[in-house]
Amino acid sequence: MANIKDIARVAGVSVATVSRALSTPSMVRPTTIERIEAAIADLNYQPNHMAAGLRRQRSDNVLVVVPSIYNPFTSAFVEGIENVARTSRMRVLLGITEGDRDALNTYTAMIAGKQADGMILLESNLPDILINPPAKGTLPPIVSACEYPLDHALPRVKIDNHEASALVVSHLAGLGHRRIAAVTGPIDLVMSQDRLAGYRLGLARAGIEFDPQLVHEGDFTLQSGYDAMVRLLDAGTPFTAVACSNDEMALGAMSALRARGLSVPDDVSVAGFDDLRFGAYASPPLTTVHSPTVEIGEAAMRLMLDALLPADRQPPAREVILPHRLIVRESTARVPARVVAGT
Amino acid sequence: MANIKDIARVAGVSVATVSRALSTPSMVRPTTIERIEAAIADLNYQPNHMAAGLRRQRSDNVLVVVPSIYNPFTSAFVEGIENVARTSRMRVLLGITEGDRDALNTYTAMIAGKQADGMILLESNLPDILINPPAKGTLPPIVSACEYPLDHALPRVKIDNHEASALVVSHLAGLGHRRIAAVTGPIDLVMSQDRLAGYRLGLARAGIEFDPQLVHEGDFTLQSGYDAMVRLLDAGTPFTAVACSNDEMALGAMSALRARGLSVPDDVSVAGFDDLRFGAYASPPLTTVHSPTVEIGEAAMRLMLDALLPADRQPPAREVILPHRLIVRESTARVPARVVAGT
DNA sequence: TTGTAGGCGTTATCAT
DNA sequence: ATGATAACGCCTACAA
Repeated sequence: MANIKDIARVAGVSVATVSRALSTPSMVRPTTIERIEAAIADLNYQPNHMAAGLRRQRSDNVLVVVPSIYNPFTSAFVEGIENVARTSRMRVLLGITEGDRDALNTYTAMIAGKQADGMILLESNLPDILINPPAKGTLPPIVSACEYPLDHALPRVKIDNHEASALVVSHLAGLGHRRIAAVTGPIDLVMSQDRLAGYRLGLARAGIEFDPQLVHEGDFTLQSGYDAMVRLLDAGTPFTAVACSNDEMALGAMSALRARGLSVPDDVSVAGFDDLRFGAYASPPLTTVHSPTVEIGEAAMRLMLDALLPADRQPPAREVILPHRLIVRESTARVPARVVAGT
Repeated sequence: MANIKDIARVAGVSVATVSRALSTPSMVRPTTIERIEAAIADLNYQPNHMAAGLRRQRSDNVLVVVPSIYNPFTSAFVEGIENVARTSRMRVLLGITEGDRDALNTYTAMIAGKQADGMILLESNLPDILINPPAKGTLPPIVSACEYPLDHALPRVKIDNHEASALVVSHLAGLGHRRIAAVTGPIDLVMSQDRLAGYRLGLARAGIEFDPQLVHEGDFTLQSGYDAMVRLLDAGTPFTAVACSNDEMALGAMSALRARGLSVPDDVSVAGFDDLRFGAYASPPLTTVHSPTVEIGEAAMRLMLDALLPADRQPPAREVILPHRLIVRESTARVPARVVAGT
């Protein structure tokens, strides 16, 4: 493979000039640039990124760390990140943890090792370096998305989970529902807590008393939504609607309802959260809150670009909150005359 | 950040010894290793990956190029790749093309630029370097998945789309269906052609004549499945079952059927392809062909690791074909007495 | 506007 | 088992 020296020789200039022609063309005479470009085309030259990176102390890689990418929410998020990375000569390195803390720490170490310049986290766990920040030394650039550490001032992007959840419950209450169940995410996640709190807020606003019997915990998967609905039905506490903390669980819950011979929304209204495309094509189409997931990824990447700016030109770490909106489809309807009591 | 020289100084050895302690510990006396490790812990040393890469001419990155990652099929595939990359000290660099050929060529150039050691393609387009291979010079390591170029001997992994599609049609025919429609993927894709050919094969095996009126093209999205079903219904040609070339389109088709007040499977049987999790929780649960998508990703990454081996120890490029299986759920049933004729 | 040269942090070859 | 040292390919003062 040709290198910059070969180009210099063929174009009859010095390596410095070639380098400048490539990175600061304004500093090089146009005719010289032409000669250099001819040589580059001739020798099929491609700058060695590692050599440049070593010199500049920059890898131009962002590490995106997620528990798993095999679900539509995460992949929409990553798509957003890639969208803006691409326009900034940055690349995304994928890091999957499967929830493993060690893996997360290994990924964090990649920043010190110059494999990546910074890290975007869609994770509930925090790397050790944030939990026990080293006395001296600076922290690596980290942006957190959706799930955020309560006591760290990381740049972060999310939606207003609290109000969004309340919005769903208000919609249900507006339809006449009073017995509204909830299927939450893993309750140790701040995001799940926020959505649960929003559910309670919505209840309160409608003057409905909170009944702990009506809330069941899931883990954001289809199956967990199915299981939660089965538990809800078996418990026998009457309810006419259920607000699920994401669309996957809502779809799982609808599946369980169907398996029990119950109709959505005639017997039970079901609402989700996130607005996955699959929800729109479900039978019946799912009422949900639209979460601008791709945009969340884009915003996260922009925050990362900010964090990567030279220290003097760097804006302060900030929190971006993107707008949500309720999407009413056919899985929610007016409260039925008779009430489902399970089994 | 400390470097190998600092470690050498603190541990009282040469840089060469430190380097060996890290990469070939067997060549270093245990007591020396201890001293070195102490120094590493002391100074919080992290080897600079770019420097090592520059020297070894290896980035340890695989570039995974996909049209978009925002769909369950692709993300399952990428998850598989990451699974095995992680256990081989390799990282996956994500490249999204949105179907753009230029983007694809830009990604390919990254290999020459040492940003990645090779490329795994889940793409219908081929990079120019494969279409017009340079007379001299070797081709970069490329593995292709699912969609493959007919006239190139790239290492590749796929399933037997032909037989798998035929299997679905046989299942439908076994249920008594004779008027079986098809919703295909973009017909310029080899994979779509294979699945369509399999559909015809299944028809032939059941002694059913092929009717071009019953095949409609989609683009693998939910909406395109919906639209294809609408066209099918509006065309008025009677049919009692439809075999869709992927689950997304099948789900979209079911949604259209529902919108027209038709029941699945009472009026029309619907079958998909891929076995997305969402299919299992649809109403009704979707009959489909299981495609081992995560495993396809894993196999692709293993082929890549082979291709990255030193030339002398390199196995010949091969094609891996993974097994599929039919999954019968509730969206297919015996042919109804009356036949749906559309509108 | 262009050239010279030092150094980024490793690995690997060749000695010892 | 260990040490000295020359690359790897580029960028960027500094000089001209």
